[in-house]
Amino acid sequence: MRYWLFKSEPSTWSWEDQVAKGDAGEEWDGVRNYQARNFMREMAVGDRGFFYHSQKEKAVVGTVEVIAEAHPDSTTDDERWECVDIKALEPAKTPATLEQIKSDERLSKMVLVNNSRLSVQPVTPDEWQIICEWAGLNR
DNA sequence: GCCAACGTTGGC
DNA sequence: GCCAACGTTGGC
Repeated sequence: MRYWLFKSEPSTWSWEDQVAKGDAGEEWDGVRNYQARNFMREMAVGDRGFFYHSQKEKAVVGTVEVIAEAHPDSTTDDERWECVDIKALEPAKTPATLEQIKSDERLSKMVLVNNSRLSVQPVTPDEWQIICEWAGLNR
């Protein structure tokens, strides 16, 4: 199983919106970036991801699970763009903030720290564990 | 609200 | 194929 991070502006699509979809989940659509798309193509059903709120909150607010592999993005006719489906898994008891992540040497290589604009990113098992502990998540 | 970083586009 | 111009994103 691999780990990922999904970033969203809460004003567009928030953790609460994701939770409201329940186990049926929802397409992670609207990605128009090749790097992000390529990461989604690598995902398998059962992979886990952090759900990150950008802009005002800047924190990991919960975990999600990949429930469908990459398929055409239904919001466009452009065949280049694909997306996976994800469902909300568990809310963070204490959201792990960007400030906290940046202050920890062990997380200095995270994509979130070094390429903040990439909306879909890989996360290493070590990074996953550290942030889960902070946020009170059960992995 | 500003600006740096990054990706994309289009003219040559 | 290069590069300047432009648009978008996201942290501050």
